[in-house]
Amino acid sequence: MPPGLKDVAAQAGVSIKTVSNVVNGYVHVAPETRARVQQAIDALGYKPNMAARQLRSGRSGVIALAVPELQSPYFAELAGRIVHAAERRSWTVLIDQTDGHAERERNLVAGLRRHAIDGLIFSPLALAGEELARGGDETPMVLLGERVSHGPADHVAIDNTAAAADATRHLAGSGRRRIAAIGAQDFPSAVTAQQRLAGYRAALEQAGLPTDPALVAQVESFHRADGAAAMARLLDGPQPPDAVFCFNDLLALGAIRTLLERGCSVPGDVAVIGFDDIEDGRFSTPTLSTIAPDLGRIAELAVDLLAERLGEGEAAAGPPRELRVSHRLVARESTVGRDSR
Amino acid sequence: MPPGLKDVAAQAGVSIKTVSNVVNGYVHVAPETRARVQQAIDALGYKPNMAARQLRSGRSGVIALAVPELQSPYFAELAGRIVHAAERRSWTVLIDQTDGHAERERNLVAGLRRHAIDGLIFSPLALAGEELARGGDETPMVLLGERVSHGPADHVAIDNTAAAADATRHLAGSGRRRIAAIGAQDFPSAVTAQQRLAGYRAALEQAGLPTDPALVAQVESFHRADGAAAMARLLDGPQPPDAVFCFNDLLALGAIRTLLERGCSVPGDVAVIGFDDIEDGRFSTPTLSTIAPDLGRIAELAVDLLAERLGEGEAAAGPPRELRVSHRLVARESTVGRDSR
DNA sequence: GGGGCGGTTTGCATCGTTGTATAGTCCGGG
DNA sequence: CCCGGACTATACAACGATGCAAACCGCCCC
Repeated sequence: MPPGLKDVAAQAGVSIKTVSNVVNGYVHVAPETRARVQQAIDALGYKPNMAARQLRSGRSGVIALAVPELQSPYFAELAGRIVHAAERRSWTVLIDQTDGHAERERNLVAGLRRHAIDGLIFSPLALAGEELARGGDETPMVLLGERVSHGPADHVAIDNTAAAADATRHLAGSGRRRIAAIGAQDFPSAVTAQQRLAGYRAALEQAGLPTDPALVAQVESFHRADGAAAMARLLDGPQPPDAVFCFNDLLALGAIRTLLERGCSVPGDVAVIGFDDIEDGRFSTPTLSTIAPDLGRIAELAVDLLAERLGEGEAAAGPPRELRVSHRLVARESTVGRDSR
Repeated sequence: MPPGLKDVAAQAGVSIKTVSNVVNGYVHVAPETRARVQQAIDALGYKPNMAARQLRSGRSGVIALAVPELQSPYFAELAGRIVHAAERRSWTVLIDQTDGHAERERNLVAGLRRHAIDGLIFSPLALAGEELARGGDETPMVLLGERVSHGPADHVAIDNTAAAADATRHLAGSGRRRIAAIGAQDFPSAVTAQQRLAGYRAALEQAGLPTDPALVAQVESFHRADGAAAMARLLDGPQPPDAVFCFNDLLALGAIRTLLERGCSVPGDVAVIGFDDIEDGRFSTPTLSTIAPDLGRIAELAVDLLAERLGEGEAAAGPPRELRVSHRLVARESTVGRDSR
């Protein structure tokens, strides 16, 4: 049984409250008393009981981060950044992996969490729009990645559509004519995929290029294997593309793998651009052109927003905010080749 | 203020304890009472307060996972697996990122955590051996990855040395003569690096190959950039290697990048093998040969060990255990080329 | 010499939940 | 008709920490 304030108090010959005062750095404690108490604390190896503190204060110092899967480099990197950002506020981050299951995401939103958290940063995959409205749960939530207009909670994201258009324009700008897209998804909650598709189409139109439906490849999920399979389908089509915009870097890396396996040169025969700027793309061969969202900023903003909502009373209320984070296009070998580096 | 048992009890016209009994599924509650209470619960949107529960029970249902960095695919994957394994016990995982700082790792081990956790799964980077001994903290700990013989806590790992020897033997077996190693580290806590180096040396000796110190490349850390730089140094040496054993996959991917950049063929001119079997290696070009530890098993065992230590009284005690997890060699293009696939 | 005033310390209630002990209630069997 | 036992519900005391108000101290000042 670990020692409590009670034990320390007995050891030091003072009241429980005095020990508490010492622990909390209360000013008006006689130096001598403080020393004696501190000594007792060290001797017994006292550690404050967080559960009790939380019970009194209502704060746990823990925020939850819910992502589809840590295995994806993008989410892993995001998680790492958020852990760091949270650290500066001495919060700890608890990870919830939803695996993209709608059921689990719903539970999260409904506040059916098993553990006491002060706030939630949530990157939804299966849920969108109205479904994200909280039911009764007061815990502040910040949404990442989905652009839910007039959504029910604070929201941080880059301009997906514009970024997708940038990527597509980059391909068109280097003279590509048959620009394919890998990553389209049908289901209504696939907001990300739809926004990127919209950006792709808009850019094609703007560039005066035809939008051939045969050049849009659907995927089940956003992993390397999906990208590889989709690329194979495109290549097997009647008129293979000369460029591909993949909706994330994993798809792109999978696509490149297929291309090289089949003897196509990248970017010679087919240029490829991805989305996310994960580290893999900086060391792959060829290195991967991509859209780089300002991940550090996203993490910071998400944590800041939570912090504001947690601020006592005043700043806590207010309508949900939409925060836009900048992105930039990083041209690497997969679109511009080696020499231009 | 969220409703508590008290409020529900008032609403339903029963005692607090009865509500508690309903919530906890206690058997002897009249169906009618139960219904009435349940109705009150739903009406008020009651959610049990975890802090209070924990205060009573001493259990939080949260375990911490401390890793150097989530950004590394290996740790991200590991984290994902552990989250899953923990889920089956309805535990939640709290992530601590140490960044490999000795100071932070020491705090962890000393139990200076800021939050209430039932157990700790720790993959140390900066600390080794005696330094890992707990000071007073009773929270069960499971160590990952470091082979601390007679260590202070339960420990799960693969046989690093044997695995490294396997990798090296694989290279030697395909006729390579000048086999380099990338990933050596000097400092005393770099146990992993030293074990892998030992395995490498042992295998070379066994194969009757000379161990040229010029073929052992030191690295600062285990990232792609380090691998790329180390490979460059090796190539600039007087007698470049015809094969490289990299102490993890990131180093290997970095090394491959350098090789291809300089026009070397892989595995034609130089064969490369890594360690960890991260997903990147399955879709890189060439695909990466590697040592695949049974990551799922590691995660399960780690969680199981914690669970045992948390089991009431009996099974909880006992000396620290060393659990060995199997690994296998996965030969891919980077050592055996395309055709052999 | 008493009132007042910082500085210092303390007792008590409280956060929300659950374990234990106990008080009723109802039924069937002796 | 009474009693034991199963069932149901309640009261009370914890768990460990902190906010509050009050008590205590010595001391200066009127």
